This record gives sequence, C-alpha cells and structure tokens, in this order.
Amino acid sequence: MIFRRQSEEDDTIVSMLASALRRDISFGALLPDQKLKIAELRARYGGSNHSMRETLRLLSAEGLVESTSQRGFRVMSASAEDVRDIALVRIEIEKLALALAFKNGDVAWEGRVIAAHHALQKAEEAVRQSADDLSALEWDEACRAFSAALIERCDSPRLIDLQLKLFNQSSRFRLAQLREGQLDFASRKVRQQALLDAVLERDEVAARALLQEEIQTELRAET
Amino acid sequence: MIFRRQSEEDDTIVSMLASALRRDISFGALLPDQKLKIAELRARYGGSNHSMRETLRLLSAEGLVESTSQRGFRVMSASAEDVRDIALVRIEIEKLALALAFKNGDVAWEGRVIAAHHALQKAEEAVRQSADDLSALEWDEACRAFSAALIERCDSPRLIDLQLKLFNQSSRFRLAQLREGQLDFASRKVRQQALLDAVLERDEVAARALLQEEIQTELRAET
DNA sequence: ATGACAAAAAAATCCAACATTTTTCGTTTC
DNA sequence: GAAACGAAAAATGTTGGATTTTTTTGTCAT
Repeated sequence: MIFRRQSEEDDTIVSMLASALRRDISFGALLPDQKLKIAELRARYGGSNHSMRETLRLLSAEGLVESTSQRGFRVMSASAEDVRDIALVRIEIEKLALALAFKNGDVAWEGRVIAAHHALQKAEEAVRQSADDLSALEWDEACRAFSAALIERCDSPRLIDLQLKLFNQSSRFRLAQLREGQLDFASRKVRQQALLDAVLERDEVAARALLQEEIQTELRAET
Repeated sequence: MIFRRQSEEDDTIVSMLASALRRDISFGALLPDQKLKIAELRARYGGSNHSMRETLRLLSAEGLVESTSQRGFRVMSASAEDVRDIALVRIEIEKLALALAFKNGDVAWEGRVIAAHHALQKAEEAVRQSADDLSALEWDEACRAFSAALIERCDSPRLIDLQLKLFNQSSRFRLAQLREGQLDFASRKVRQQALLDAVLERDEVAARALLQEEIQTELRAET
C-alpha cells in the first residue's frame, strides 16, 4: 500500500483513495480534463479495480471528477465557466448558511469561530513565508476549517455538506493562486479580521458582503 | 435480469439499478432507515456485488441513501428534521435558479415551460381520478419536468444538478401526501397557473412566493 | 484525404473467495 | 432477572481474475 491513513475518517480503502485523489486534484498533480484510467490509477495509488471505481464514483458525486457513461472518468474541467458557476453557488450557499448560523449560534460557536480564525492566521503567515506543499496543505485545511466553523451552526446537514463539496471544488483555484503568488495576504488578513468582527457583532449585511468578497477573490476567473 | 431499460440514460447496470432503487425509495417500497443489505438487494434487483455497491454509493451521493463506514447502507431517514432541511435548501436553490432563469430565459424557454405546465396539468388530472402506481409515477415525472423546465435556463449546471437531487429527495413526501389524499388539487392548479403567469410576466416577487408556497405545501412536516 | 474495417484498448460487469468488522445470541456471573 | 462476556454467525469491505461490450486506434483500399 502506497499511502497511510490521513485522518480519522479514513478507515476504508475507498476513503483513503478518495483523500489521495482529492489532494492530487486540488494540487494540480492531476490536471483538469485529464483522463482517469482505472489501470493507471491503480498502478499509482493502489487498490483494486472495484475500489478504484467506487472511489471515482464518489469523487464524481463531489464534483471533482466527471463521469461519462461507457467512457470512464476524467478530472473535472476547470474552465472560466466552471469557476463562475462554483462561485455563484458557493456564494449563495454560504451566505444563506451564515445567516442561519447568526440565528442559532451561541457563545460556544463564537469560540470555535475565533479559534478557527486564529489557526487560519497562523497558517496564512506560514504559507506566506514558505509556500512548500506541506504548509500549503495545512493552509488549505485551515481555510476549510474556518469556512466550516462559520456555518457550522446553520444546523442544516445538507447546507454543511454542500458547502464542503463546493469548497473542495474551489481548492484547485485557491491553490493555483497561491502558487502563482496572486494572493494579497495583507488584504486577506484585513478582510478575515473584518469578517470575524462582523460575525461576533452579528452584522449580517457586512458579513455577507465580506464573505462574498472573500469567495470572489479566491475564485476570480483568470484566463 | 429482473428489469429492463427505463429511460435513455439507463445504459449501464448501475444506472438501471439506481433507477429501480430510486423509484422504490420514492414509493415507499423501501422504508426510511431500513437496512440495505447487499445480498438481499442483489436477490431482489439483480446485479453483482460490485454493481450494487456502486449503485448504493451513487444513491448515497444523491441523498437517498445513508452510508456508514463498516456498517453498510440504509435508506435515508425521513424525520421532521429531514423534511425541514430539504425544504429549506430546496426553496433557496429554486428561488435563486428561477431568478437567474428570468434573466437568461428567452421565448423558446417560455415555450418549454408552458409545455411542461400543460403536461403537468394533464398528469394532475389523471392522478386525481385514479391514483394507481402508474399514474403516480407519471405525475411524479411531470412534477419533476415542470420544476426542471422552470430553472433550466439558470445556465448553472451545478444549480440544475442540485435541484434534481433535492427534488428526488422530496418525492417520498410528495407521493406520501398523494397516497394519503392530502393533496388539494384545486388549489394546486390555481397556484401552478399563477406561477406560470408570473414566470411569463417575469414577476419575480410573485414567482418566488408561489414557488416557495408550492415547495412548502409539498414538504410540510406531517407528524 | 476519406471511409470502411479490423485490431487494440478500456470500461463495465461478474464470480468466487478472503479478511475484517459488526451483530447476534447463548452462557455465565452477580 | 439483569448485566457482562465471548464465541458464532452475519455482513461489510476488499481482492484478483475472467468475460462481455463499447470505444478508440490504426491500417488499408478507394
């Protein structure tokens, strides 16, 4: 076996394969529209015929992989249209979920948001100085955790699930911007602080605007 | 093989199995929280170990089936919380998509909406008189087609996909109301006509309200 | 070039079996 | 009788290899 467990939830081969593939798609090791042949993937990641197909089926549902009947799987395309679409849906979902979290969130929730924000700041600082793969991975995870914490208390399992999937679809673009040095860490820091403040003050208008701005800058169509 | 092709897209065993299972979950032949044992399902629907697992993985992604690591699959629960959650997300998604369709929709789109509305009226009339399984199936399909037509021109593949999944999650409840004679066909007809009119006049406020009402009555928590 | 046709590749499926985990159930103990 | 325990049974997750079908590729004649 090539890999080992990456997190608590990786208790089956399929979920381990899924983690590995997710990471490689996010980091661009597997390129958009690239054909994903079962045999090649097995050689690279291990797992059986069956497990690999199940994994691709899973990633396909997550929007990271495209499947065409009788023609197998390929990495989800990453056209300007795709970026636009992901941004559109993600903005609406997160705005909605945040508004709900404003209603339901208590002090404990605020604490978790603050903690996630703090961890994110550390990760941004680390990745700003040396953008190696490891710190990039940790930075990506910190972004995910902060986003997740924000909407955690929307108390809607489906919204939470959706947000996660859309976030994962966004990761490719966020990491690409990091690689190409297109991230303005200074303004990100200001914006994230402002967002945190808005959340703690339950300033819905400001929070929605900042959230939208955050997503839009991460997902601005480059081409 | 127990079944035959049910639609154009059913060109693989997995997609046929998925159709059959989707139908049986919607119609209540498979009950909420019921354990889905691979062996039993194979005996009932055919297909190999592999195909059945892949199918369940697929339905799991669609929100019709729950999967727990090392503990297999079960039919997605149908608690009042679930109904509430589905309604919440579906309302927001469809409202958003409809607003976008208002921007992008042209005459051809309006034509398809009118056609879908017409077909729906026929199906409602048919199912009102004799609610056998066949007409119920056709009615369900007409509802789906009408909803899909409304948002078709939002031009967002992800929104369209989401709407379909949420609609499929709703079908169980809609069909249950039909079975229990809780549907007010008269007011449905009025509302659907009003919705059509609002769409043709691009009356966004009215359309959003009617759409929300339609979904809420279909998904009102019973218990 | 172009189209027809054969060969190769890949996808989709199935079967049979094995390892691991969960569940069940009967026994023992308090 | 109820709780704790552990062995047996069941179910899940996984594998390898074989088979069928579909798509892709390469070749040849027109």
